[in-house]
This record gives sequence, structure tokens and C-alpha cells, in this order.
Amino acid sequence: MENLPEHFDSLFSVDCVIFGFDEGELKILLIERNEDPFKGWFALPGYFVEHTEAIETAAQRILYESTGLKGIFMEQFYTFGALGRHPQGRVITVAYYAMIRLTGNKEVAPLPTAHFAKRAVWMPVKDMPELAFDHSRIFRKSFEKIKNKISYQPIAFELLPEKFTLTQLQQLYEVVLNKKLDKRNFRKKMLAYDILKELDEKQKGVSYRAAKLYKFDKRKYIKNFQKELSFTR
Amino acid sequence: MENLPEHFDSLFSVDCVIFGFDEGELKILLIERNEDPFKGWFALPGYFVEHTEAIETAAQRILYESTGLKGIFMEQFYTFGALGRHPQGRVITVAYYAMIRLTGNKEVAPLPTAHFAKRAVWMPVKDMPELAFDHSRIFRKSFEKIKNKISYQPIAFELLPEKFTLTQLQQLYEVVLNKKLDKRNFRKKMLAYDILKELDEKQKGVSYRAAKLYKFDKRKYIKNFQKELSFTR
DNA sequence: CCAAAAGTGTTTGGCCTACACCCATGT
DNA sequence: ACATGGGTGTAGGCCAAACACTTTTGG
Repeated sequence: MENLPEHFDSLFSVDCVIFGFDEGELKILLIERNEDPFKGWFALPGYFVEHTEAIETAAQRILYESTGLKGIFMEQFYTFGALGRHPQGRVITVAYYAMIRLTGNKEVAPLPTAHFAKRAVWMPVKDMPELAFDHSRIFRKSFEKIKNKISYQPIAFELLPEKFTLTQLQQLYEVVLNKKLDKRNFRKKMLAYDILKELDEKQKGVSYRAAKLYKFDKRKYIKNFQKELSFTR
Repeated sequence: MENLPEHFDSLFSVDCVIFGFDEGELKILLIERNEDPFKGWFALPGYFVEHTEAIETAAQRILYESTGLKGIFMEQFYTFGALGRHPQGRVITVAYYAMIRLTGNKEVAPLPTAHFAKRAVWMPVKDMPELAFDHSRIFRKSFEKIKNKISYQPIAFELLPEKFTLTQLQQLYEVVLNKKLDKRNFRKKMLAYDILKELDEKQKGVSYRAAKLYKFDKRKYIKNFQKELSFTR
């Protein structure tokens, strides 16, 4: 507990795993630390929670400082408090994940307010290096959670652009679940749920047959399913 | 932050939801507080985490002090840190649940070491009063978790006696899922998983046809399923 | 012999799986 | 015309759901 900033006696922090999907790849937002410990390492965006700040509020603040986005749904998924996880003392961290729409503009991130970061990058999950602290472990746990959750909750749509093709949707499932899905079966099933709105619009700028665009129809979803359904199998 | 014990500046605690199943009822272990705030109210067993203590260790300690049991698997399920949740200041609490075998001896609980408790009771879930702090909310969240988990992980067996009848097993599922299940389908499915060992032994002391006893066969379970299966539908 | 719960099969419909070819578009 | 992905249907197997009566035992 030697030389930590004054927040330190609050002893707990928030770390955020912020997922994005772009160019067929699942990515997460990492910052490069410009402070010791782990200066120069990549880490999850995270920081200390203030004494008078709710944990959720802190998570929203970190998200905002990292991406400029507000009001994104974040889900708490685990709290990490092993004794040795912070080299300078006891820090317990509450971990959240969020899913955000990159929609081609990769420039969601980071605002200069994110003083804890030298820079931020959208790192493809498949290329991730070892992260600072126990952040690799935190990431793995978040990934298990979304893998599980995407199968029965409509979280995929939070990652896709508002208008998307069925192939994009399928690619996202394939990346998260790490397996190939059958195109015909996937479409049949997804359309059978009746939660998508087919648009009178097609993909543009592709050098092959343009695909129809769809929107997630939240009203239909709520109507058809109180709570649960199974998106793959 | 006026007059709390010296632990208070550690600012975080552990609360445990300890489930048991007895006489066809799901119960949880509650303590009656003998300290302010909420003196005389029922609450979940919980206490402050020491500075040099891992969170899991604290959870195990609380479980031990509340029940005399050691080495029971506990799962962390959520962290509660709303600003107003503790009337005397900021306390963040990490919540765990555990499932224990009551096996007719309801006297699991509490040891005198549980200084924070005046007494402890196994309270049927259906009779629960409003609890101290935000503990009712914590309980509800734990219940959602086990309801979900019991459907695809073999946690039911942790609650039952080592030797149990299929009817007991079914009753447990019915209580947790809060719905009736079909006897024939339930048995067919459960036996088809091939994770139970049929014993050469029958129920005793009942005034009707005695049922066969079964054991959960962990070896078969691990062999047949790496990780997942679905126990009901 | 009565009360109470144990134990037992079959049918039906729906869903998941596997599988391959033609179509539309841009270059 | 060719390359690229878009878009489509069917058959078989398996699983889940619905459903009611006979058996065993203790009192």
C-alpha cells in the first residue's frame, strides 16, 4: 500500500470489457497504460470507484471516458478480489461488459478525459496479447458469459449496425460461438422467431448480389417472448 | 460513517445465501441480527472481509461460522454496491450461494463463533419475511441464478441426501422451477442421462410402497458430459 | 382392505440436422 | 463470362409432451 493515489483507500475499482463487431471480427477496446504498474501494457479500461459513486455509475463513467458513449447497457458479471491481483495492494474490482455498435466508425474511442490511457485500440479478440493485472482472466470470464448469453438473449443486435444482413448476423454468432452454422437452418430459425423486420433496402457497395437488410424489431421480440429463447443449437 | 467497527474502512463484505432442501421444502439459512442496524431482523449470514483475506476465503469462513461446514462449493453470483444499501455508510458486498445437504439433521447451524448472530434458522423460502439491508434483493437474485443453473448443471444433488428417491429429486426440481413436472417423462429423461446409480436398497419408514434409492454418480457424469446438459424443460 | 405413493409405454408433433444448387450483381 | 456471395426446401431422426392405470406396502 505504499505509493498509490489517494483513491486507493477506496480499495475497489471497475473494469469494463467493451465488445464491438466490425469487418466480421469480434473486437474489444483496450487501453495502453501510461502509468505504473504495467506501464506500456494493454489493459481493460477501468478505474477506481469514488466513495460517493454507485458502481454502475462508475462503470458508465469509464465507458464514457473510453468511448464517448452514454447510456449503453452494461452488465456486471463478476468481482475479482484475489489477494495478489494488484501488485501494490488490495484492490477488488467489479467487472462489467458492454456491447457497442461500431457501424464502420471505428473512432468510437477514446476521449481525452480517459487520463488513465495513453491510447486506446479496438483489438481483435483473436489477436489479444497478455493483459495487465489479471485482466486476461477477466476477459476470458466475460467471453464465457456472452457466449452463453448470446444463445438465449438478443444481445447480438447490440453489436451489429442497425441495419444488417442475415449473413452478418450469422457471422457474429459463428465468431462468438466459435463454430460454423448451417446457412439455411440459421435463416429458417432466425426468421421463424419473427423478431426481425425485413427492410425494403439492400446492401450497397458490394461487388456481388446485394443482400436484403433487416432490423431487430424490439416490439415484436417483447411481444413474442417474455424473456427467453434459444438462438442457436 | 460515524460509529462502525474498525473493519469498516475495508468497505466490503460477503453475504451468503445458503440453500438446503428438507421435507420437500427449499430453505435458506438466516440469522437474526443482534447488532444495530436492523437489530432483531432476519438477514443473510455475512460479514466484513479482512484486508488480508481473499473473498472466497471470507465466504468459506462465514459459511463455517454459520453452519460448521467446510469445503462446500460456493459460487459468487453478484456484487451489490448501491449507495444507500448500508444505513451507516458505503459497504459493497460480494454475494455467494452454497447448497448443502441437510439430510434430516437440521442442526447444521450455527456455531457460537457466529458472533454476529443471535440465532440462526432454516427458513422455508416460501415463508421468508422482508430481510435486513437489501438482503431480500440479494436473495431474489440468487434464486434466479439457481433456477437457471439447475436446468443444465447437476447442482440438485448437492441439496439431496446422498441416497435419494426419484420422487425426491423431482420434488426438488418442481420447487426450484416452480412448476409441476410429468413423472414419467421426468424419470425417463433422468435415467436416460445415465448419471444415477441405482442402489440395492429401498426407502425405509414409509407407510406405503418403498421407493428405490439412487446415488448421483459423478464419474458417469463427467464421462458422459464434459460440461453441460439439460435437466428439465 | 384401504390409503398412499411407486412404477411403467406409447403416440404425436415439432424441431434440429444434413445437405446442393440456382440466382443476382459488379467488374 | 466469371467470381462472389445471396437465397432457397425437404426428408429423417430424435426428443419432448401428453396421458392413466396397475403394483406394492404399511397400518
